[in-house]
Amino acid sequence: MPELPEVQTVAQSLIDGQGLAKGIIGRTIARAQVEWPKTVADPDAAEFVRRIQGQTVTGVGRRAKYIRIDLSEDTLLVHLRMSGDLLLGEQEQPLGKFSRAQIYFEDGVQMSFDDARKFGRLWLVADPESVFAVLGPELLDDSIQPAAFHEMLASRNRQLKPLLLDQSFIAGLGNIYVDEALHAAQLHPLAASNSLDRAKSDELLAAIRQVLRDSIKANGSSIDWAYRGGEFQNKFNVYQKTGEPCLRCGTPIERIVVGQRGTHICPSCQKL
DNA sequence: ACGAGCGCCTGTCGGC
DNA sequence: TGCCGACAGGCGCTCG
Repeated sequence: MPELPEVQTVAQSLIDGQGLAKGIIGRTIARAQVEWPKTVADPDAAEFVRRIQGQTVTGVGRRAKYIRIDLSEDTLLVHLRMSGDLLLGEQEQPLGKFSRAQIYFEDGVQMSFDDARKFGRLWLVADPESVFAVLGPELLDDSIQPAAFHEMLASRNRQLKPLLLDQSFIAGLGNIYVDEALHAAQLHPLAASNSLDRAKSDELLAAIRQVLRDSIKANGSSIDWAYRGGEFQNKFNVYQKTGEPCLRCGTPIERIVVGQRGTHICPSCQKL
């Protein structure tokens, strides 16, 4: 589920707090518990629980689709994958059915990692770069200039959609926002990356940034699992709009499969 | 280098 | 009502 805007929204909620629970910056971890050991990618669950105890949260941020929680000694990284969530609560508040790991702070706040499908992962590492090294550039700062983006596309010969989903190419996009961005830029998901001229490449980069910014502004999208009141799902133009008229030309939206992922296009606006 | 297929998991929904 | 397949926001692996 979560792509860059949803991950950003969850990270921000850890800073601001949720409901009655205050944010986590400055809090010290009294203890942690892991219900589903595979949730911890590195180190093993027992070492994770032992090492995290006593560390204090010094900062919270996001890199790609990872939530980054800086601690006094290590960095805690959280990847929500398809169904993960981080929930803050007052201690003694009952855990949800899908809670896979919990962190209990010294002063009554608890943080639960909930994840129905068990794909999400936690890392406790001395250096986050050990995990981040393989990631491509961020999309919302100035780390990609239009000329460089065009060169990145031109130097590969790949289908556009799988390339944009490849986190080592650019970091943060997922299935929803790729479909929305390709529709906005009027590009077919199977178009070859090296077939785009500079103008079209610029249009694509602008569309990606626009859709991400608009979604962050709406607190991301909420589908199946509620997300901080996210409202962007009400602004989808193609994602899960199969059969509905394209807002640009009226042609019914079609669902195809690209790279094993459900893909939504306007067959008139997005010609191959 | 690239793309397809599959595995990891559980829940929901539509069709019969 | 019950069962069964399809599908879901992600990503790592193998294979050709």
